[in-house]
This record gives sequence, structure tokens and C-alpha cells, in this order.
Amino acid sequence: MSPEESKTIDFIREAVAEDLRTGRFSYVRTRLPPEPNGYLHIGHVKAFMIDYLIAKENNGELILRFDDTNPTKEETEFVDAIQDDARWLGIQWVKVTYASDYFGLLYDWAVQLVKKGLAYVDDQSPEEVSANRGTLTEPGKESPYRNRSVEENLDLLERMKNGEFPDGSRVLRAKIDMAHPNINMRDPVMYRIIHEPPHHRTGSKWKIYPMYDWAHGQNDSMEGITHSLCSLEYENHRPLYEWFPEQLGVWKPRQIEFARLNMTYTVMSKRKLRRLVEEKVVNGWDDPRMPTLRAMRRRGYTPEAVLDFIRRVGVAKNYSISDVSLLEACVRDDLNKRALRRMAVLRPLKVVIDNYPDNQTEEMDAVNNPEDPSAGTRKIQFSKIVYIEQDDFRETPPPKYYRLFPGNEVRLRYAYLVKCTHVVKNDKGEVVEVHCTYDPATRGGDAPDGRKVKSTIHWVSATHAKPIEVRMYDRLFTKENPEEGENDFIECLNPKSLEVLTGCAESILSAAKAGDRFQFERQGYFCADPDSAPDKPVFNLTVSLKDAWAKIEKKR
RNA sequence: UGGGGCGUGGUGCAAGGGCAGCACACCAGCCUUUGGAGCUGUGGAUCUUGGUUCGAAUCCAGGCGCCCCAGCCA
Repeated sequence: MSPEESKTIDFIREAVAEDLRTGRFSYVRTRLPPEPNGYLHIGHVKAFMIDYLIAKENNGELILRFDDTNPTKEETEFVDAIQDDARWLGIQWVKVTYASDYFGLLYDWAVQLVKKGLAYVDDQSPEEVSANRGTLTEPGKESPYRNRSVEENLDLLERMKNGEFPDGSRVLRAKIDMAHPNINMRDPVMYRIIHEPPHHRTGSKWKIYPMYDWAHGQNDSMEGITHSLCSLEYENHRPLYEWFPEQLGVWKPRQIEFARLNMTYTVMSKRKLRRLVEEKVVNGWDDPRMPTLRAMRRRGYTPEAVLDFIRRVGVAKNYSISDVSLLEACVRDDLNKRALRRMAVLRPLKVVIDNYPDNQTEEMDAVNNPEDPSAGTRKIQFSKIVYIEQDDFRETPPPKYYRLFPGNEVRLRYAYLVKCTHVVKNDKGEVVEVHCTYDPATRGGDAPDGRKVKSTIHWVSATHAKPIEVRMYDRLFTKENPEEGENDFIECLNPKSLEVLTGCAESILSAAKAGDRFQFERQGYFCADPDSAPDKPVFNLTVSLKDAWAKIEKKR
């Protein structure tokens, strides 16, 4: 974090500072409240960083608390994966807790509310509860069970807890106001009965489980949370979250809501992401096209770049969709400074240098990173036959095309100036071989006579080339906002979101290990995939380089 | 037609009564042994109407638009 960026602060930081100033709170403690029912995605990172940084900036504490109030959805696998991803981001917490740690105390608090006549057991069916809730414009109807005696409620609640009643037969409800204009205040459900499956932490001990609306705020209270930061959708619930601790006479955190992160060309809801996995649109949760952290990691994004993006999108209450190209810019920005440069040809075209000695090989010096002299140099082998990119040759060049074409001279990076003389075609008329002559006086790439060439292209020596698999990723969707409109989001999938190529690379790349990041010159940043074999590395396209020529071509 | 929230260039975020600014994107140019990176420059925004004020993106009132809420999900 640079110092100049904090010239203006967001409304949450402002509110926290004010609370400290006025003495509403004497310390800051926040919490991360993930539900362990899926993997973290980029949207979670925003929420996580708000909680983490606000605690850190105020010398406060962050608690990682898993919201495991629904055994039908949650699994231990996700508890581990979420912590792993959060650590990757560099987030630090003082302790890990679970909503389930507090089931006992929370039950006691519910009993207190019953005793005060503020909660009751309702025997209505789920359908009746729903039908009697009223509508947005009409008040609800009070349950016929709403005015049971405290004794009866206590007895029934106890028996619910003991598992005497089947799922769905009864619930515990707060007794607030069935005519309240805010639907969340119309006697919200606090406990429901769930016998199966067993809870991932408490096993079969509990037969009733608290609803999020009942558990969450009370857990915050129990942990002495000062600022309960969450997304806009909970704004409507805030009156309820304030009502409970008020009646109980316990610690009241301050809830502040912000707009969640959305991104162009992707979907963010767990439900939709799960569909992509289950319908095999992608190859799992860590498919590099997914917006999950596991996918971004595999794709080669750095935590620094992800965090920079989150910092740059800011915090506000406006509904917004951030541009994925900003994320990509952050990734390029970071990788430009640190990625070692390598030469790799993704779609090879054979080039024969006719006047180069048949069996000669030379070693050329190449810099590893022009942005970082300390990265040093390496040797690259050169010989009579090299591969270049198919895109770097045109038999008949369009306007402004500076690369190889008959009669034109270009530089083979770090090697020689070469001039195209003629081509060889196959039966179908496709160019299969480009013939050139080289100028021996231009070794390294500079001409003694001072003549310039418009273009420098990358290459790989045919006799030294190592095969590589390259997975070229593009956006998963063709629409900026796949969720917009009537159509199913799955209908705007980009059919070309993955293209697998077999290319070749300078020999040093065959030693790449999973997770190694490189810039393939003139093409993009790539990250070695865990699928790599010793003899055949596999690379994922992290993000392409900006391509001025592609832009010119596209405009045509 | 209930309640809650939000409206600033294409996108995201600033400006808290005093010259509407930053980033990404876009466009043009310079430079370049990556058509990368870097550098320079251009264009483009306060939802609307009225009020208060010397002065309003900012304060007030009305209108319009968008988002959220009727799970025994979170």
C-alpha cells in the first residue's frame, strides 16, 4: 500500500474512525463470515479485504468465523480450502471460530427470549408460514400458535431440541410484528428442525439448527465484534439484527453494508458457478476460466495483482460491475515487473535460412527481464532452421504489416537480421516453409551500417526446440453481463474460451515447474500447470500482452 | 400501489458549499532489439425539475430510473 492512496477514505473507514473518535467503540474487531459450502471467488476477496484491512489499520483483530448453521449444505473440505485461499492472499486472523461453537449459548439465549414472551413455537406447516407472511403490500396474519404460554413454548422447544418432532413440523419464531412493513420483522424463524445429515462438526448432537438471521448477529455479539461489515442485501435485515441484542441486553455491533463485487464477462453466484462445474462447461472449480481463487492461482495470477485490483475498484454502495480488463491490467502490471522473458512459438512455421551453414549452431545472449537487470541473461541456441509464429509471416502483407513477407527484412530477436526470399507451399497452396537469407554482420541483431528494421520477431531453433502444450484461455462468456436479460446465462458461453495448442520453446523452458510464471515474448504471461510432465510442460495463458497489431487488424 | 438502498465520462471510484479529478478502457503521437513496457497528448460525466445561496455534484423539496426484500438459504 502506498501512502498517497489514502488521501480519500471510503465511507466505512470513515464510520469506523468516527466510532473510535466518539467512543462508541474503544477497539475494532471484525470478522470474516464465509459459509463453508463452496470455494472462494474474487467477489469474496473484496469483502475479506475490507474486514481484514479495516481491522489491521485500526490495530484491531480479525476473526475467521465459519457460518455453519446448515448441515445440509456445508462440508469440511471447504473449511480447509477457504483458509488455504485466504492465506494465499496474505490475510491474517487471530482465531478461527464456527457458528456451531456457539450452538449451546445461542440456545440459552433463545430460551431467554421465550421466557420474556418474545419467541414462540409455531406448528404451522412451511406452506402456512409462507402464506401467512403477507405480501410486500399486505400485512401478514398472526399464527394461531402465536400466543401459547411460556411454559408450553419452553416444553415444545426443549422437545424440538431433543429430536421428538420430524423435520418441518415446527419452528421457533421471534414474536415481533406480523404487520411490519419490513418483511424480515414479521416473526422471523429462529430455529428449524433438521435430523439429517449430521453436522460436519457437531455430528448428530443437534436436531434443531439456527437460521442465519438468528445466529449471525448473536455470534457477532458473543465475539465482541465492533463492526459487522456485509453486503447490501443485508441492509433490510439490520433492524432485526438490532432487535435481538436489544431484547437480550447484550453487546451490539454496528453493521455497515457495501456493494458486493461483480465483474464483466463472468458470473459470481455460487449456484451458477456450481452449474458450470456440474454441467462440465469447465473442468472443475480450479479451471483457469473460473473466477475462483483456486482458478486464478492455477492460471498464474499473483496475490499482489488480485489485491491491487480489489484496492482499485474501491468501496461504495452503488450497484456496480467492475471491468475485468482492470483485473487484467493489474496482472500485467505486476507480472511485467517480475516475470522472466522466454521465447516460445505457439503456432510454428518453419523458416530455412539458406545461406547459414548446414550444421552450425550458435549461442546468443538474451536478457531475462528488461524491467529488472538483476534477472540477468541466458543463452539461446540458434541454427539454420528455426520456427517462427505463423502470424509473423504473410505472403501478401496487409497495410501496416511490418513482419516477415517476401522481400522484407526483420530481426530475429537476439540473433540476426533475415530477409525473406521465397516460400514453399503444399498441395493445398498453404505456405509450409519460408526461405530467408541472413546477414552475418548483424549478429545479436544490430546492423553495422545502421539500417533499421520495422519489426523484431521471436523464434525457436528447430534442432533445439522443446515441445510444450499451451492452453489459451479467453473470457468464458460473450456478454459483459451474462445474467442480464431473459436468457439463461449458459447460452452466452464463449465457444473459444479454451484452445489447446502444441508449440515449441527454447530448451530452458522444459525445466519449468508447476506454478512458474514467464512472459513468452510478444505474446503474454504464462504459468506452468500441475498437468506438466517432465518432458512436456503445460502452460496456461495467464493474460495476453496488449497487442497493437491485433487492434489494427480488428478495425479492418 | 409496502419497506430499505442507490443515481458523477464507456467502466469503477473521488471531490463533504468555491476551477468536477484519478484509474482502466478508448483515440492520437513519441520511443522501442517484445507492435510489450514506458512517455506525451485528445475527447468524453454530475438522472430530472424547482428552491436556498454571491456560488450547488454537494443542502432542501418534488419527480424519474435502477437494485434488494414475501426460504424452515446465507
